[in-house]
Amino acid sequence: MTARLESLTQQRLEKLAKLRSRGVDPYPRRYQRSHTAQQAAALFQESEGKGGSLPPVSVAGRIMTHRFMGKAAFLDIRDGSGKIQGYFRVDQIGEAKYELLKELDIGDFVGVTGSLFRTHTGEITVKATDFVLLSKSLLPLPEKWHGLVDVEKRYRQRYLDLIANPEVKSTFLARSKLVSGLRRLLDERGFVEVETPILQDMAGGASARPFITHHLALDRDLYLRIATELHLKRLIIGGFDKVYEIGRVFRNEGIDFKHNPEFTTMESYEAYADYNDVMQMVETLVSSLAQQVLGSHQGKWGEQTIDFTPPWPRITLRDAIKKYSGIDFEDCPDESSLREAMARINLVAPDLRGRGKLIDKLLSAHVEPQLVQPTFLLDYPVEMSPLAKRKPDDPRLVERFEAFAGGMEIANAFTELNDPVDQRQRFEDQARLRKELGDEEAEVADDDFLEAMEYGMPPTGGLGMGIDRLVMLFTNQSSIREVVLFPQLKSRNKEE
RNA sequence: GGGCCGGUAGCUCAGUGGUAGAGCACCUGACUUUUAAUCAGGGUGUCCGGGGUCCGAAUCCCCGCCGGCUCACCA
Repeated sequence: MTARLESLTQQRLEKLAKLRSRGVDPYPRRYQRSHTAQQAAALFQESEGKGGSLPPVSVAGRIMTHRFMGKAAFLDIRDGSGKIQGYFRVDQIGEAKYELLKELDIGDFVGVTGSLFRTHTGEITVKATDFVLLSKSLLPLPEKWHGLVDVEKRYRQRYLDLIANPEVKSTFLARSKLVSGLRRLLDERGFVEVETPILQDMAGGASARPFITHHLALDRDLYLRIATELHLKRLIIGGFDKVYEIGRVFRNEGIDFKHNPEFTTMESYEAYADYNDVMQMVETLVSSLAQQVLGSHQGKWGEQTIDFTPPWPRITLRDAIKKYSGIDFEDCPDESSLREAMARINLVAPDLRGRGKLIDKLLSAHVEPQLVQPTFLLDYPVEMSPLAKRKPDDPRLVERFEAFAGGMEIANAFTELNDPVDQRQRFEDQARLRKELGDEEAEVADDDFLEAMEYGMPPTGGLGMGIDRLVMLFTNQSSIREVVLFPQLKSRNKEE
């Protein structure tokens, strides 16, 4: 801590000692408040028209600003519901109490009792008859006018960000609303919410590198899940016809404005449904959520407006790539011919191996950024989708779609592969990718899952949605760090 | 991981080689309806860290740490 900050804290510690010496407990146990700031204001507004007198109220919160004027003072007090002003006069609370008031600082918590009135300037205010210190603060809050701007500090000390920047709090309230709304919508549709293991023997269900941890008693490495898919499908096999999980998954990849190493997904699986059913569900869910969170089917996205009203346009992956890059990947049946075609449009990816990865590259480079309005891309090459069922008329493609909006992928879904013989073959193909092309993200074979499928799995439509990105879309935030309360940052400690 | 930009008071920022600054916050005093209260006075600092150049470095050079943007990879 710097010398200067220490002296500020020292001042506050001295005030604290002074308060204690006058018999004040700076950290009392509880406070009986009668109203939140918002409730108190509402109470006053309701009674205002009718006349008559109101009983006194007790409110509590953090002192945000104060204006002392000799023998009277105004304090702005903020609680979780909002802000209310307190008015303190020597002749109302007495000399002794008024002296104590002067020992309070911005940042302290207080409880204030008094009657509600409106000041000359029109602000609803508690005229204090008494107050009590609820908690003394020792560190100064960020400045009231400019707030807290330093991005690093905002993320590392999110509590200060929440205190200083009200719009940050509203972003996370929107997130909470979205998640609870999603849960309610799924419950209403008869989906059962479940929880599956985060610590796993092997991390499957997606292409990504996992985090490794170690179990001491078992003396073996375990992986943090990269998806909930394979366990949820086991539950479909076990007889849950509609299941979902909203949960954290972990991927050991780079960190940037779209990626946090831990993020939240919603995956759902519905027996007897296919990807067409799921597509309809996605557009219905997202547009209802927009209605619930934004109060409209439309949302601002930078300079643009995104309209979530269903139905969303549906275009095959092949046509989309053809449209935005000019390349028809059907004309390039193997990796080298596709690589050549891509080189002709100056898209080189020397680090990528395999035709599937190259198609994915075309998608992310040329198509994805164009898809601002909600759009479904369908029918992906089988080599990109080892867990999806093939198209009946074209075994090179699978019944898979991804939903895009705001230039980001927000959902990924398919008719689930339920043919155990084909699934085993696909795992083997993935193992070959891993071995021959060094693709560390290739799907790992999960024999236990295969065995489950061999007992018989009904036709199933599965879905994965990125909750963080949905929140970004709904709150018009361009960085995932703005929708994750405590995003991952490098350690500030210099020790290795 | 690469490139670019940034790190100065508690907060927000100015300061391109010559005595470290402003506003807010804080401290002292005045003020009984203020609200970015006002008025008078007070600057409280590891200029991110470590080296180097120079008579002299917040400023120039090198190395490192942290962050932002961007590219690569991923969702």
